[in-house]
Amino acid sequence: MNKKRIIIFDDDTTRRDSLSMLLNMCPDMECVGAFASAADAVTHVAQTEPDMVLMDIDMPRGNGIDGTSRIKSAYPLLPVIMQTVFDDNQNIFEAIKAGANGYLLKKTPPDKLLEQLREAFDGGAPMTGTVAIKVLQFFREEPVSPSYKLSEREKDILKLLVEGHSYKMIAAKSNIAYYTVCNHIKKIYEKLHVNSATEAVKIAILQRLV
Amino acid sequence: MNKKRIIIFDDDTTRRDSLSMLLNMCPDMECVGAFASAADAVTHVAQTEPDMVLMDIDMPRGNGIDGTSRIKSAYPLLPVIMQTVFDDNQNIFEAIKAGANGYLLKKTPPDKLLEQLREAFDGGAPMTGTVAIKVLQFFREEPVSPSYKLSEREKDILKLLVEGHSYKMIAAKSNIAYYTVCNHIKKIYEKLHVNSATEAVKIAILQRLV
DNA sequence: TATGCAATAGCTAATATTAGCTATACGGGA
DNA sequence: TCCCGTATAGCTAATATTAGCTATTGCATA
Repeated sequence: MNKKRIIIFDDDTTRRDSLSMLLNMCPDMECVGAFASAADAVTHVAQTEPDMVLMDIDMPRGNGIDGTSRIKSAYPLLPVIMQTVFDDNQNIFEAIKAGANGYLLKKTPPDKLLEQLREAFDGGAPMTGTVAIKVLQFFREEPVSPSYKLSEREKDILKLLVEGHSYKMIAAKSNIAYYTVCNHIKKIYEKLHVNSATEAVKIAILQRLV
Repeated sequence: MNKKRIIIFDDDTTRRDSLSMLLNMCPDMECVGAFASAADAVTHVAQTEPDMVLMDIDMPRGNGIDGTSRIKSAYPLLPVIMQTVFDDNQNIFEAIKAGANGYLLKKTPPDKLLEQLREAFDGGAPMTGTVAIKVLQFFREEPVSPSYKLSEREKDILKLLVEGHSYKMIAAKSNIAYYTVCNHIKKIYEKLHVNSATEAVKIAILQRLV
């Protein structure tokens, strides 16, 4: 297999050099470019034709998030791994939204870093543990949304509705009469201030009621 | 430092034994319990006082998701790592919602597994690469999810449907005949492989088609 | 104990949705 | 040029949903 071509964006000269050396020491990778700014990121990518981009997030000019966005617009399939000293939520989610394939902290030791890059080549999404934690937490956030005070039964029924079941199917699955399903759903609509199944499903999903 | 106490829930006897042996071979870990069902998960945790739980997700009785929920209600800080053969979205998000701290595939090789467990002890969130990918995709504006090849018009109509409009309202808003709306929606259902508005809305939202 | 709420069950009538067709017009590609 | 796909429009028949009611049971609690 050919060596994987990697380019680096980092404003710190020392770090740029060490990363480049580290990569070139690996039999399966090579650094084909190292730049101090992401301002001309797309041009650099076009010229160097890399298999992966290692992008510093905290650069004074041509910041890493923007650079990543632009690269991803032009080359959606090219993996971009972000590196940063900060693992605050803002940075992480900005990076993810910009399309980054992974998010590593700069303190990641060299051996780990290489391992993570290889994982990214295999289609994985390398993430520093603390980053993964934050990402997971995001999913667990209790929705700050208004509490609709649905009863347990109503939540059950709503869940089945969201899953695409008809009233009849819900009745069968819940072992209650069709008419009872109607009544539960009427109550649900009332509490959710909607009057159709589609609206209820929309609210249920977006506000994580199910 | 004391050995980390780990308990296992897995319905497969062979796997339970090998995991337990693997853990006991490590100088820094020990398996202090291995159970075939998560039905009495909380009781088992109370009795064995583990530092971590390794939970199989696909167990016939006392399923892993429920077990995890119950454990997390009783012991919110106890790390629970899910293991499964499947990395489908449903499983992953269910597990995360249940409060799992990590999500590993069963095909993870032993050395990697131990490494990931240690990461979890350090407060990280071990995730198999493909799982991390799916989690990240969830955040992105445009996920690379299966393309249903909806035409622009169909996307418009679907959007209006998701917003809770009836066929009539969609017709009015789009300045086309009611019958045309019917036909677009028929096409959409065909492409999305569903046959009701609720299912279409669910897919549209979860896969960010709108 | 009286009250209220959740869950159950039922009915009817008005609408809405879904599936099955046919059919025309327009544009792009083989 | 002919064919295909998209957008448009139409019809019918079968189902499903929604809104309007009433009513019983059981449980919690004021």
